[in-house]
Amino acid sequence: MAKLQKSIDKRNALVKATIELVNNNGFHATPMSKIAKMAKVSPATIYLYFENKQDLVNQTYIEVKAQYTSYAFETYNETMSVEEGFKLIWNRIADFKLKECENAMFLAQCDNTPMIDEESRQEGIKHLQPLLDLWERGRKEGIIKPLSDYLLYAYAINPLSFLMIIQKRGVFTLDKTHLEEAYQSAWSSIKVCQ
Amino acid sequence: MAKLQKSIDKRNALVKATIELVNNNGFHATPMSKIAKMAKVSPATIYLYFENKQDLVNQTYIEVKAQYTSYAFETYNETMSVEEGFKLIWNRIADFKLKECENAMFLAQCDNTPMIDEESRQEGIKHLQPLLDLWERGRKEGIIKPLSDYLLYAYAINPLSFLMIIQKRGVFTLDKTHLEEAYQSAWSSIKVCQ
DNA sequence: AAAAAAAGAATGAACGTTCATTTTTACATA
DNA sequence: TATGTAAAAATGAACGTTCATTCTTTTTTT
Repeated sequence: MAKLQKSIDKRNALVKATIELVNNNGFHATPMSKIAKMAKVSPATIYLYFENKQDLVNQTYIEVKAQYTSYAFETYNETMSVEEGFKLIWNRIADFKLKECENAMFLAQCDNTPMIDEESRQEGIKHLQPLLDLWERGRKEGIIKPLSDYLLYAYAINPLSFLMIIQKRGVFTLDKTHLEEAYQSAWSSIKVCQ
Repeated sequence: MAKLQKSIDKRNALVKATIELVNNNGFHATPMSKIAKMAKVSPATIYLYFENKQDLVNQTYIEVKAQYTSYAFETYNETMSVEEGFKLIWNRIADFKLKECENAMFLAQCDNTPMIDEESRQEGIKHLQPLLDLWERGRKEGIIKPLSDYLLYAYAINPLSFLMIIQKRGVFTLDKTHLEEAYQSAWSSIKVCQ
């Protein structure tokens, strides 16, 4: 039970500092010493909570990914119609990416670089199951195009990542109108026409 | 004229090695010494062609981006209809991402991390102008939805990046059928209905 | 007062870059 | 064509710094 006694606050501070620093500098350009400093902790203390730097970033990734999907599906349930369900999930994801912008950026970076272990990556993918189930149902009902899960994901959900990154760079800003339009694009791209 | 005498082959080898190593290990985990070794050159030689490591990766980014867009627009001309033009460009981009998979991966990593200077990023964006012009024309003709350029890009073109990355991970493989379906999704998401 | 947690300082390896030197190239002269 | 030479290009080794991790000691908790 030793581990339970350790302050969970310190662990959280470390994870938070990791996200912020990796967002701004990238994984290998954020020294453990800086993470420690931002979390107001000694570098040596990090090693009480994590095996090493790789473990720290892996765990952070899995944690943020879990947070992301749990937020996405929180208000969804399987009795909804496919269209309703998709709209709800899509909007929750958009919400998350706007409100938890730092977390979303971190996930995008992890997903596009070799900084995460293959094992942790697989772990992160599992959480998407409810969405895959919804699509399966949609295809059976003839509402969603009979495409592979990844194609659906690429056209319906993933563009949001790109928009958030562009937004972060200050090239343009997303507002409510954009989001409604983006949702319409997403839905057009995966629904069966007519 | 001194610079012109330097072997262009060495420079190319350095750029190529950078792409491969950064793809596999990330920017900060690829030492100059390894880049030099892969390019069959002394570490010191790199500094005859590039100011420093940052300059090397910036120049590599701009070069690959230019290559990408030049390939994308090579066979396009403004006398084509909007729908034809879009289909052509979309397919050229898909081609590039399949054939020049390493290069495409490298761009995705650059675009999702802080590893590239802001200035070089801006430089890279400029090359997309022909696509923006096509969309402008499409909007005027009432064929393309009246959305912002980045929204159009996010739903029409960017999903391809995601698909290539998933493909690279071995989670699924893209074939000709997928590409045709993906194109249909892309077009559905940006064309005016009816 | 024993055990757990935390700290700062220390360690050794790895890195980007530079330095001193050697090798190659370009070209003028014979 | 052959030879000499100065500049350019290329090199391997070395330098100083930074970093992840560990070690020893101190502080906190039970």
